[in-house]
Amino acid sequence: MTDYLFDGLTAPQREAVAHIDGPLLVLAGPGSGKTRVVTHRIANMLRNGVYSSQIVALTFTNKAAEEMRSRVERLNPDSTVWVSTFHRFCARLLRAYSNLVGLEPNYTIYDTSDSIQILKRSLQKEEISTSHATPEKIAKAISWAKNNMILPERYEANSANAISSIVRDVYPEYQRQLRAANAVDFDDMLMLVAQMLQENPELRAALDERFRYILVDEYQDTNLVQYLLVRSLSQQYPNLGVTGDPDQSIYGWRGANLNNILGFEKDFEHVKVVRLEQNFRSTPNILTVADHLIEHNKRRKKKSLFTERPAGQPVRLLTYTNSHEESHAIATRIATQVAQGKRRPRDFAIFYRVNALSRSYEEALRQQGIPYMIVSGVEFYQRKEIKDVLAYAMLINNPRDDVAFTRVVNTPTRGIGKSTILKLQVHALDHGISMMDAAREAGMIDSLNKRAAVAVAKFVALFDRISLKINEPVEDILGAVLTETGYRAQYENSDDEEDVSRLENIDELLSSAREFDYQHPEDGTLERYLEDKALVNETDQFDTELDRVTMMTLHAAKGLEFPWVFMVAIEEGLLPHERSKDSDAQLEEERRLMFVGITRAQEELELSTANQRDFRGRRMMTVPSKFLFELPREEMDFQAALGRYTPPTQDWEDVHEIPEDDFDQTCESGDFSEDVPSVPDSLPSKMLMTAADMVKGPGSARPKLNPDKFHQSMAVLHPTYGLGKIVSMSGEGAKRTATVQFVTGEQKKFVLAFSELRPASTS
DNA sequence: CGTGTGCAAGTTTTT
DNA sequence: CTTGCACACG
Repeated sequence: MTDYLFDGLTAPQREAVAHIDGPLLVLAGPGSGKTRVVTHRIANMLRNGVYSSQIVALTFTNKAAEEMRSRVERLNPDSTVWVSTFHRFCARLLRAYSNLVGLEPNYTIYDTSDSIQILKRSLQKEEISTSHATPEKIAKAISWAKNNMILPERYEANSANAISSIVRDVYPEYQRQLRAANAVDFDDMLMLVAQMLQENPELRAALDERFRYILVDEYQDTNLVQYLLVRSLSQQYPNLGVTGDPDQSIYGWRGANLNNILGFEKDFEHVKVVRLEQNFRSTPNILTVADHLIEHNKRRKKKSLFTERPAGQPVRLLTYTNSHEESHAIATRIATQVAQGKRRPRDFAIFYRVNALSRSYEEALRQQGIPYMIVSGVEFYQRKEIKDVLAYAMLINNPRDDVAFTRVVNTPTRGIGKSTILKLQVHALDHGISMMDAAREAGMIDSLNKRAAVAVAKFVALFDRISLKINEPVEDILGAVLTETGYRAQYENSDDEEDVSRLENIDELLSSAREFDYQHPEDGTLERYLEDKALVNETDQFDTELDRVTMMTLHAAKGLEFPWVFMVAIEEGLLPHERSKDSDAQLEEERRLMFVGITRAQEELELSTANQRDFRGRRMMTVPSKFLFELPREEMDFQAALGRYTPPTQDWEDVHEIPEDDFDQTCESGDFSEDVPSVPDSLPSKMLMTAADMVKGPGSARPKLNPDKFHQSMAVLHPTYGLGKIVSMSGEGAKRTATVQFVTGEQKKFVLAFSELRPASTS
């Protein structure tokens, strides 16, 4: 007998699909068919009598939610299973129970930049000096607190940390201003719902009953608030099914807590654990490389990945003399493959650690005439013209929204300048009213001169006129904004290329509004539309259908797969990133990042480094990443692209012994550790110097002895002999020498002050 | 009040 | 090399 829900599945997959009641932990390695298991499991639950209205599946991204929803619907056409992102799920609950946390149902969702505006205002109001902290850093610290469920009144400053005392002072005011504007930031959405559930046991119990079956995707990326949320909804009905992979946790810096998944079995009784270890994506070569690398992490659950796929090409590690050569070689390689008809542009992806690296690959691809797309963080909805138009809509929906008010009151310019806005703001704060209400009283504000008061009054009249349309289709509302305010007119008669593109973007916004109206004939309220816009991200629209080479950061690559992957610039300071090296927890996260990158590749994987890299307008010598020394040499093909670098042929593991460390400490400290006033950041240049530089000092201007940079059994790199390891050292100061055993078999002695020896990795 | 120029700083960023 | 922001000027 065949059963479409179970056929073609492996034994562990079936086990997970068959599980209905009780907590379930699915440890799903990369490419192990996780989404398939989850969707089939939902189908099996429905088949066994669970009502679809009792199931909610939570994801992090819209893309993941969309993918899961469509696959669930394909299996169960009539299902009404709620598949949603955490934030959207909370947005709805917040809408329904807004009064419990001091909000109106038409509350506004502020994005990061809006939140920072409110924060700046709060800092001003509290007269806090920010000389040693940027608003962004303070915002990060507040976000950290919220993700850890620390309410303003319970926040405690850490004396060793300057930022934390600022946070202690400003966080309550920031929160007051958000509430005054009837607004929330992204973190509030989760925190307020968690708080609501904590403070209202009967509501918690009711929702626990309503959402009897909860599924969470990418559980390794959950933070404390999300953990509390799903836990509190799984008390009477502990049917919580989570999937995730500790080895793919790469959002620790955003508050994700690896303990959630590592401790799941302790949090619930009778947890069913299923390990999906068979990989259906990559060749054994690729998998072995990934496996060897991740073995170096201590904080993980051991998995043994395997595949039945046939062996493919060995994974290659290429070392180029400089970054230009690297990008050029990659572009040429792609061009050749495409020209020979072996591959199409969309088969290739280039992954890098930081966005700033994309340019050189972009240029090289353009030179070769290869179509490419960059999946980047610059979002459509962050563009000025889009934010302006949406701010009008937000203000119509929620007139208390002071950020929107400030944004549009003089856009396009109508004679309401900085000082007028400031006076309105002061008046609003003094009287505990919104800026819009202050504007309505403009005539009575003494500090405003007649001309300003008239201009403000005219704006209020304009606003009221447009507001009448609040219940019309969204496209009409936006259309009215564009014409009545003169916003469109200001760009219309311009030859400026930028203005033309702005108009195009505005048209795109209008057509998205039209689409929304069409999709929501019943519930197409402005409120709903704005919620939609607040919670989407441009990369959600990332189109895999286009026949283009994909370029993105390693973070963006998670969840994707490509036949041929290039991972570039695998160098100390970039991967692992310079700022991730103070703790082992961070270092392990960097390693996971590399693991994620490697496991995206289906057939071909090419890792590369360049001895010299042009970055931020500077040319620097580089050091290959320590991670490269953790890969299985015998399985790989090491090619020094132009003969400068030879592969390691001996065991390097002892070279990079990682000291035992207290992970919990570093793991939980969040963003605070890096905010401690630190020594001047001289590491990058030091790290990138040759031995001669180090002993003499940069530019030889100020002789500086630094023999300590080298030590016994350290991995070093020499331009002619390649990679080696220091077997012994002798002498002092400028005469200090090192005996190096090279992987070529040669042994050489160097006077450090004159040698071109440099560290091959920092340990 | 709007625009231009100088200067400092620059990981990653699901919502 | 970019990019964002603060400040000065017209």
